[in-house]
Amino acid sequence: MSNQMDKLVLIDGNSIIFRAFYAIPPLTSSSGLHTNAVLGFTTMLLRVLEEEKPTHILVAFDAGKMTFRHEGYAEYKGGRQKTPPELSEQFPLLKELLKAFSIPQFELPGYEADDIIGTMAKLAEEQGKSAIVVSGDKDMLQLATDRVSVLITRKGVSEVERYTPEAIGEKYGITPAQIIDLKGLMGDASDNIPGVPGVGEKTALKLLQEFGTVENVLEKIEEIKGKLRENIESHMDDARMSKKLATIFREVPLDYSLEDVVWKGYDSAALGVAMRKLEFKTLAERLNLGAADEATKAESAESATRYEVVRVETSGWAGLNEVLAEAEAVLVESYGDNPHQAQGIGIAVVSGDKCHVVEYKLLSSPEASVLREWLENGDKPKVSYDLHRVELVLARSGINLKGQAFDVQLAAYLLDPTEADPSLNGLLQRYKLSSILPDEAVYGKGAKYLVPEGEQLAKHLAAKADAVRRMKPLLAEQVEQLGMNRLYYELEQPLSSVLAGMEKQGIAVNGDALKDLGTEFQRRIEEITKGIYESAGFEFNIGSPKQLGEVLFDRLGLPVYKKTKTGYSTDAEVLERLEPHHEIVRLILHYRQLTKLQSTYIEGLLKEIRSDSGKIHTFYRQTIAATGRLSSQFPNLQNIPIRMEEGRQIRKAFVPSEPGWTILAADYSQIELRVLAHISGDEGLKEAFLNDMDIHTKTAMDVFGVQADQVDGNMRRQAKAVNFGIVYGISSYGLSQNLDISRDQATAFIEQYFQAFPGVRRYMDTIVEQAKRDGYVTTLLERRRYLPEIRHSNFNLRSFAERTAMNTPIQGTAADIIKLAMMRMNEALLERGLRSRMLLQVHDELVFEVPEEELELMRKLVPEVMSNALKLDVPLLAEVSDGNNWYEAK
DNA sequence: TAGGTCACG
DNA sequence: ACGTACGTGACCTAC
Repeated sequence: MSNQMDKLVLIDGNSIIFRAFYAIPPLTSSSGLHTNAVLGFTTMLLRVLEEEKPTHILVAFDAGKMTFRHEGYAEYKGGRQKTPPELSEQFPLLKELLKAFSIPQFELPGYEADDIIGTMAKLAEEQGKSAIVVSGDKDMLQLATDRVSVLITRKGVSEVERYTPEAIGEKYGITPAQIIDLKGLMGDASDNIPGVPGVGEKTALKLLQEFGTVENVLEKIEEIKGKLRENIESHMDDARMSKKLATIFREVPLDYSLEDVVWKGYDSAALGVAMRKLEFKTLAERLNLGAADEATKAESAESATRYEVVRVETSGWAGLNEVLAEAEAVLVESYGDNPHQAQGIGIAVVSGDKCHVVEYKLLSSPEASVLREWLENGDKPKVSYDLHRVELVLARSGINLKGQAFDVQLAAYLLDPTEADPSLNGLLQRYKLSSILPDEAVYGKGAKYLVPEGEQLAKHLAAKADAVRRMKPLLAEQVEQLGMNRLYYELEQPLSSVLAGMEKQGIAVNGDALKDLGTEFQRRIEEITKGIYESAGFEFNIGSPKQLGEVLFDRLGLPVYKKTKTGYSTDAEVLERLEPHHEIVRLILHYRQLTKLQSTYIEGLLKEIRSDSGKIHTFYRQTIAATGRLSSQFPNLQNIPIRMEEGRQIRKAFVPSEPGWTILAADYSQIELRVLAHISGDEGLKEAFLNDMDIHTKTAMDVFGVQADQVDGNMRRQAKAVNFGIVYGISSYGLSQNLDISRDQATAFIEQYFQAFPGVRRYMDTIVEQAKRDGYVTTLLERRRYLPEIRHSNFNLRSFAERTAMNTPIQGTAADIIKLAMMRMNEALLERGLRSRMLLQVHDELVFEVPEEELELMRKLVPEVMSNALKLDVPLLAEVSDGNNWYEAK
């Protein structure tokens, strides 16, 4: 019997599987079937089942290609890319799985999934029931009523946003019924619905808030002015038709009643079989599904191995030796963001059914020698989490970690470098493994941080070690499948130790020199502050953008060129334009510069100099940048000033750590453009580098069509900006902003450039196409970055992804190359028994300190190693320089 | 804690 | 038509 508490869940099958396909990284079963979209769909489904607890459910699919919508408009959904085969093959898998869930599936030739859902929702409503519509398509919002809510997936399919009529009103200022008017006006590129040209979401919403419906807009057209009116007038029929196309048809002749979609839960045994077939092992386990066949039963028993937590504190050291001999994973826990200062907490080693846990303070006890020796033994492989950090923490306890074999954090970074959550629990969730207690739940956070008593701590560390053990085979397999074995095992993994070595070494910084410079900066700041107060006629906090904005724009009445979310923009670009208007502006610009230098570079760096050694130890993060670059923290030594002379002085404080030694720096010349020449294969660009031409001058010659001797400084400057634009993923808008020229002018420059370098245009087109097809781009070393938004219907998101597709292979390959060079340099120094030390990496530059007797050798060796790091179709040139400090090594 | 700003490649 | 150049981290102010 039905009653008022009944709840229908109506799922838009095509929309969700499509979303899932592009949101979930590629995944194949052992037989080579792609399963990522089915997995994503299933995750979403389980979530909805759990949260909504439906009494009725169905999944609707589109049937065939033609629908009644094509009768009136043949181009409906035209221009769509063909469904990739990797997705097509997943439809049958999904349908089979839904059967196992006992969920009915509806489809009807001539109608789309949303029509079926609209019809069923109407039916439910008529019978006084409530319904939940689940889709990735905002068109569905037109179905929302007091009884029907719409869940739209976000972030792929992992989250949903709930829309009620109120929520739609709040967000868009319109009613659900007006969604079709919205579409009628703005159209929908992904369905090839035209709408009215020149009308986007914003304009459409404005029109609807004023006129209510498309019909009313058309009727009262004389109230609209200008270009907008012209556009609407000449596309009235398009608007009417678009609205019609966007309208969900709610009278689909279905031979079913609500009784046919009653859901009483799934049959565990059937679902278990289906899931194991798809190799969703952990999902099946999580749901506690039975009916495993013998082989998979053994396998799941294996991965669910129970382990006994053995605390050294209570059980003694016996047995540790055996566990170490066959250790499957080790976990070294520490507290604190900066690994050079982090406090050791404990170590857990897991093997078979035992996990031994040692509190960190016992690591120095005589009985722990077996553990210390194991950690230092390169023949004993360490599978762990964040080995880079572990190596630094252990080093401060006098332990020289060796045998770094596999790091789940580093591997996960290669599998998806854009994924934000690097925590162990985050990884477990990402790979659908059963999760553990979050660190925060165990330790608390901030001021409340407290390491719990022995037993509780031991359990947590053991759970983490076990988590690493469970995750390792999964990640190792995916690294291999994605063709990143060499990248991982020969580059990234060993590089983490090279980085740790540089960080432990540190760079000597002359604190007195910094202080002297700071005194001088302070003097200038005070003088300028006075000048600013005098000029304004009163005192205020110059460092507050809010107060500064009020002074400049409200009190002094300067023109407002740009606004931020919260008020006036006062950034350097704006200030530079305001300079001619008022003397105060120049002073403010200089004030900004000096206070930046003072707080970030004088005071900031002084705080980081270790009093015992006089050195600064940065920490390179290897798992942050989406392109494969390193980043530097505590402090950041990759953004020490150089462009302005005043700031460049800071570099004089970076000195050799031993008397008589020299700072030597070498940087790649135009590495990104050389990489572009290589991967695009453009003949002209290659030729330019083969002849070692000044690339910006060469670009100026081609773009402006002049001889070398006719290129003046301004032309070269503009050509340089064009080259930057090319590397960043060119857009005429960006270039016009940068050069302060018109968009037409910028467009002309770009067109000239592409005519001169047709291979580059070909590359840009191909890489975007490829990204659209595959969903990712790669570097020369097969580093991968997914770009799910490249197929997004939102212009901004899509354009951003397209520029990223152009830029990432370039920036990422450059990152690959310098990482290779660092490996080779490290080996070269060791092989030759040199005392010189590699200290810093700044994306295209390496900084060393060199004893006098090695200086001549290093001047040749470093650029040679860097040049030969990777063989390209153009030479890689590295330029070397040295001096008494980093300033002089330029 | 978020947003604005600015230092670098 | 839409409105940004690509990638980072640190500091300050205001919420």
